[in-house]
Amino acid sequence: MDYKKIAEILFPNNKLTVEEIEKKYPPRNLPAGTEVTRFAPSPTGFMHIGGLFQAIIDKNIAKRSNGVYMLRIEDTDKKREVIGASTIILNILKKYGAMPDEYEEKGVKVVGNYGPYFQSEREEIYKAYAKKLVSEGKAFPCFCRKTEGLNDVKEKREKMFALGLTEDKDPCRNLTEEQIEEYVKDGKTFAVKLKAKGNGQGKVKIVDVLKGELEMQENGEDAVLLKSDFMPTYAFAHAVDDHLMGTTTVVRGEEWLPSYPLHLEIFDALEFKRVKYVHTPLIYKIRENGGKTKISKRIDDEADMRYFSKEGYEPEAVEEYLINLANSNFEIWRKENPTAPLQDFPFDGFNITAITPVFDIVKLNDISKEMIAKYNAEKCYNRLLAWAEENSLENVEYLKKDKEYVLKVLNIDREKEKPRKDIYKWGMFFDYYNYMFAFPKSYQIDESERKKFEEVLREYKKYIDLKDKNVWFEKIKEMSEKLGYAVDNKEYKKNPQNFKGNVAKVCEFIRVAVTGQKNSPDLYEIMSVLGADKVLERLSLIV
RNA sequence: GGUCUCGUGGUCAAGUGGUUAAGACACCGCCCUUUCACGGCGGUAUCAGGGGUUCGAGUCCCCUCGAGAUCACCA
Repeated sequence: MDYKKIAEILFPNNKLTVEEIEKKYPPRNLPAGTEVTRFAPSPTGFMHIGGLFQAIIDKNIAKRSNGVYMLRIEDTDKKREVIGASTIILNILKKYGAMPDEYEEKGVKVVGNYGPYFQSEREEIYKAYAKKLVSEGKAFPCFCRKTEGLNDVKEKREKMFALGLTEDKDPCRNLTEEQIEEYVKDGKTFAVKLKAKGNGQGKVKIVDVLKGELEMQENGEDAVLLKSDFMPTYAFAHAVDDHLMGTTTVVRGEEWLPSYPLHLEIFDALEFKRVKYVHTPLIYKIRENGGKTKISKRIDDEADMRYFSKEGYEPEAVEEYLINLANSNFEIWRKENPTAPLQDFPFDGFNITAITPVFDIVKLNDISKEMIAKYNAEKCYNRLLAWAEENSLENVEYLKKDKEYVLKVLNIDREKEKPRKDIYKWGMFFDYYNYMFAFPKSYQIDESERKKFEEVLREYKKYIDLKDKNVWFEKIKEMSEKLGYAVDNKEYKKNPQNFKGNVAKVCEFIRVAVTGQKNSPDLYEIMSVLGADKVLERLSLIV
């Protein structure tokens, strides 16, 4: 067999040779121990939270060694590609603290010397390496009908399961030179497949940074390297690109672990230096039946990063949550460094739990609450406005016009030693403070207390005084006493039958009248922000 | 079905042969308090099961069970 000749028949018009390419992308000249990582999503229209999880790990591994972290868009499947998706990805990375050092914005700019960073623009590169493998007899053309879509796959799988096959040798590997020449002349399209060395029975040793050394079954499949449209498969592109781009550590989801032996075989066939692998756990969710499954965009809103933007979560809170999921000692650090920036945490991308974590939005909410509680009103306002603008909400205009008032509302129970921790996302602001912007729609009052309620309100109209908190409260006490409510709580507890209730009850009535609710932040602050006129107006609505 | 990975409270988890098995979230109780919160203190609750090895096992070995991943010209 003249493999060189076959390579020429298959790829007569290659624009680049492997030698030229290697010259163009020399090894990175970095000190030993410097890590080069990459995040390599496919642009399918949304950014998965698990993807961000990996990107954050990528970023931090690179950062800790003063290395490089790249974004490479794996757009080799034209059917699945969504236009504009790569922009979404980049924006999300920027927003959530995982901005790459090297990346490309199509038609705008390329940052870094190892591009193009879109795989679809690297076609000539893959072709050159495919040709090389064919010329060395390590790969061959396959003219078979392609398996396409999930139904095809299922059929094929069922056959395999039934037969218990471990190897999948393609009949085309035995084609003669003459046959290949004839097929090509006839205009038949072909894929390039790897000539698998093993039969799938032998064992290979692999190393995953997180799991350590593992033994797996060797590859036994003549895997497709170049599809019939000359686009590379994931495995082939992974080898070629990570070699050329100088990647030292590949961070990818655990779902790739089973194909590790294939990737190794491709690296070896290409005579590339092997890279390190961090297979990150997938993020799970608990289902109603108690089971766990991968968080998925179909059923889980939170799988899509756009959810967090829509709801108005603080990006840093999401980032902090994901870091916490990866390095659980984060919490201890955070406790010791409550105000330190997130970047200061010594995140260890090589020491991530191997156990599949469950996404817990309650925990995220808690982190977010703590974070927002530390903001001052001005910062809250800016974030709130940014969120409203980002989502093109109707109330953007209102927020701008009435900034002073919104600031006052945001400042309720804030900027003090023990601020409230009620708000964990901006999407809940107008809902939570609805009574600051409109009359209460209903009142949380027990009908049995209706008379007492009205009596208090009628009387309180004469006592409204918001000069300062002490005066305000003295007036309430004065009125309470007059109406037969206990001012001294201890006394009330001793002999409740002697009173209509205590001051707390009076406050509750006023609170309900003003806000409609039994719970709210500090009543005096709320009333002050509203102003005496509006308070009176609200009381008059009832009595 | 084959191969592989993973099993510590409801969730995230410390733990590497000797611990009263940390901590955080959630939940419950008490205290503080003019309400609601915040905060403080305390509480319920975990080593999947069974065998070994050992003076001693969450930790090492074996088996069972459970959960998950994967087996495309998708990534």
